[in-house]
Amino acid sequence: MPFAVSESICVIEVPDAFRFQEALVYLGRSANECLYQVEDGCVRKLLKIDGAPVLFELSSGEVGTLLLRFLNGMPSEAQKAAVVEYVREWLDLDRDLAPFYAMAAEDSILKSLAEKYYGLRVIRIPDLFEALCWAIMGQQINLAFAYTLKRRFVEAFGESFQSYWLFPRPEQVATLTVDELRELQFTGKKAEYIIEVAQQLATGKLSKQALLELTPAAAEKQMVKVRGIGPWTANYVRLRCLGDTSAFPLADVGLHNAIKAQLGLERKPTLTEMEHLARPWKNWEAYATFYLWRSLY
DNA sequence: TTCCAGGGTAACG
DNA sequence: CGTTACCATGGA
Repeated sequence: MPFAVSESICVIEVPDAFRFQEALVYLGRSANECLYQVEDGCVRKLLKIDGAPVLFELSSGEVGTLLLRFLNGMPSEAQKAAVVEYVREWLDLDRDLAPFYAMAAEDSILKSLAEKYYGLRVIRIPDLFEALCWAIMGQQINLAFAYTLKRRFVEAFGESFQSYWLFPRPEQVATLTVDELRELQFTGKKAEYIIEVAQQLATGKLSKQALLELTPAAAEKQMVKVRGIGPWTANYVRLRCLGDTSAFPLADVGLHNAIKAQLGLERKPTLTEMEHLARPWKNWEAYATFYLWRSLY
């Protein structure tokens, strides 16, 4: 054997307040997901690093660790480092959740959720273009159909390697026509929005790096300037992509339904009631939202 | 068949 | 400025 198997495995240290099983529940919530595969207690995903496809698998390791296996050949040290960095961001491993749990323990809505789903972390979408597209696709349609749209989009314009898919790049999507997306059953509006967002990213008018250098409020303002990105979408992207724990998609229907169920209400809360309920969540609204979403499935 | 879905825009008072 | 029609289709 020219290579030792152990050389294609990395150990990733995780904090105490992390449960890989909870991440897998979230990642595995749709059988129609096309950007990774969840199976037998592990998740496999394809990334492209410096132009090269890197296929990897995450599974549970010894206590306090995850095992990272590389599935297509031996990775370079740079590739290993890039994947570890990706995973830490994807699973939000570098977040100190102590303040969130301290707050949640005193909150009537969050207390039971924080206990039930202890160790759940926001599953992030590190790629800004993917996060924006996914948010726009999910506007005002049910989640099942949103997954169908994403799959069609990825399989039409993305790149595949060993039956795994990479999300399409903005440079390519920027050149598409509305009709090409309408064929996939995007509405005319969504098609326009996604093409325009792709153009903004391809030309550098919008970038993750630039958004991260702004205050959360300024980042939101910047995003909302773009057609198709309203307050809900901007906050969703702050939550899922920018790692902003104060992001709060106030008008989210799923959030409203989760609170309705949690409090046993006969109707969904009004926006005014939402603002009141969320006051104690200050700076942790994103985690409160994510735990409430979790309670829906 | 009806109603709702992880909203946003543009037109209207 | 706040409100309303419209987008468009799948899923329950």
